[in-house]
Amino acid sequence: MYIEKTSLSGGFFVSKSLYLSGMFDELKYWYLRDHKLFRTLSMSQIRQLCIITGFKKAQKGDVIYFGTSEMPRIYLLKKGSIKIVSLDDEGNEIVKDVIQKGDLFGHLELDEGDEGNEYAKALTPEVSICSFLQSDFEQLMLKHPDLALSYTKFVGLKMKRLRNNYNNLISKDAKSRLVSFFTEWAEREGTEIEGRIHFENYLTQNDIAQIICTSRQTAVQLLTELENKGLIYYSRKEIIIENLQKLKEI
Amino acid sequence: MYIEKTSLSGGFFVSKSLYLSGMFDELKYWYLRDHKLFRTLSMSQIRQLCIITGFKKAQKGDVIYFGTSEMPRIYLLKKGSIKIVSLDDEGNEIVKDVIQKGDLFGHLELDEGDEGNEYAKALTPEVSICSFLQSDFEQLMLKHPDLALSYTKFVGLKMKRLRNNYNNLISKDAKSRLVSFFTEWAEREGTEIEGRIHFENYLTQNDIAQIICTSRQTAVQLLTELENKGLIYYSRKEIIIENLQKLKEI
DNA sequence: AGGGAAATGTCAAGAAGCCGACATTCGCAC
DNA sequence: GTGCGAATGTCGGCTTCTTGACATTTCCCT
Repeated sequence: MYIEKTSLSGGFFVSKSLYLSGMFDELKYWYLRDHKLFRTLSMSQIRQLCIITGFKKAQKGDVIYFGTSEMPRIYLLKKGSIKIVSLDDEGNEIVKDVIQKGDLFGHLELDEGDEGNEYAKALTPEVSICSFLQSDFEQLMLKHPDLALSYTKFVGLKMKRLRNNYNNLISKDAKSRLVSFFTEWAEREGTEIEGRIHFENYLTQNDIAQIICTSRQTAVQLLTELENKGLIYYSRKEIIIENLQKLKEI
Repeated sequence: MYIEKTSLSGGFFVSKSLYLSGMFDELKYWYLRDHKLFRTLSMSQIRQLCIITGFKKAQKGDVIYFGTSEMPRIYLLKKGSIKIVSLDDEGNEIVKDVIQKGDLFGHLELDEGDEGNEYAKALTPEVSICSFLQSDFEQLMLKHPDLALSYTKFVGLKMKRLRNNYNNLISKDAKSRLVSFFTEWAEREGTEIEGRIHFENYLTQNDIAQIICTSRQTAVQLLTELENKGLIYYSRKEIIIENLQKLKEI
């Protein structure tokens, strides 16, 4: 369905159908209703968030700032994948996180801390993001305790993942980390074709290296090793896991 | 103030003064009111938690199980310090976390996941812990959205610390990690005497090594190095930071 | 007091991974 | 197409840290 867009103040775009065809299209447009966090909310509650919501589209490589001096926001990635990066002393990009479609990011901790020089970068050709103010979200949580509880569990889940990464970093070597990263990636986005698992590769080797916390050279070495053993196929466009079982056994 | 204790069903102890001198002593006893998370609660709300609250005392080296098949609980460390450990394949203790007085621990993520073979161990001569059921806490949050909000921010803060550790592990070497661990420890528990910062050492070198994610041997080497440079004094009982400024400059 | 376990120190060999350097390939803009 | 910059491969030396082995000290229990 094509939705004509109208420019509003603030540089964001909202659906024209918002004014024409009522709430249903509005919800479809903002995608909040789709997220399980917001299922318990009434339409009017969602609209309360939506009113002050921003919407953005971006293309591959585009930079989406969000750690700036503006009001802290929470973002929902509706389509595509992005990476959160910050700059080190030499000005190199440090990959902090990779966000998938449907995931929240931004000021999830609801604190005042400025993640100063952090910004997001689009990884896929088309990316759409919608966002709302942290303060508005807090107000809504105060009115909706079950939302607050769901959100707390959601943040808890995030923390669990982080802790898992931390434990991997401590106890496993680079090869194991690469393997678990690939298997998780495959489970998340892969499609099985004749026993093989295919998924699009929107990351550079540098990104992959940083995610598994090693140098690019080591990552390449491991990639070619896995490829030589016939466990994976790797290219810029696509990754294929030839034998998931054997890969996990390493 | 000495409080006589009475054994109740469940093996826990509650203050006899609970029945005698009213709520004020009750609150003092359970220490929940002291925690900033619970400041916004009414006394009856706190009592609702307290009713199903457990209380435990332990001595140095004592093991406090909490990852077992029981109902998931949230714990508040009222006095002393403890470490959260799990066992690896060879049965060695892996230090997961060190909990300070006033801190919460346990099933903070409010999920169902069992941290299977995890347990807590007392680090200081006297440790007191009180706890409540996760489910009761959730019920209370549903009635008190502002509590839920505070708790979310609290979990967020925990996550931020973990992320900080993660970043240190990625970008810094063992020496820097040891130094920042010591400076943080000093800020948290140290007392300044004539320009030096003293604090009690309730950790073994093995514990310290695991916290900064290195081997014991490396940790010892770094400790003696720092000591030879006159930056710190290290013993089993006490640690003294001779020159905080120079230590940070490393 | 004394015996044993745990904790602390020390050393050296070896592994894992980092880093710089370089060649090659790919993709995009002109 | 052509050129340029980014991304991809590859190599080898070098640093950091791990690992095992051992001696010594301290603490705690009886």
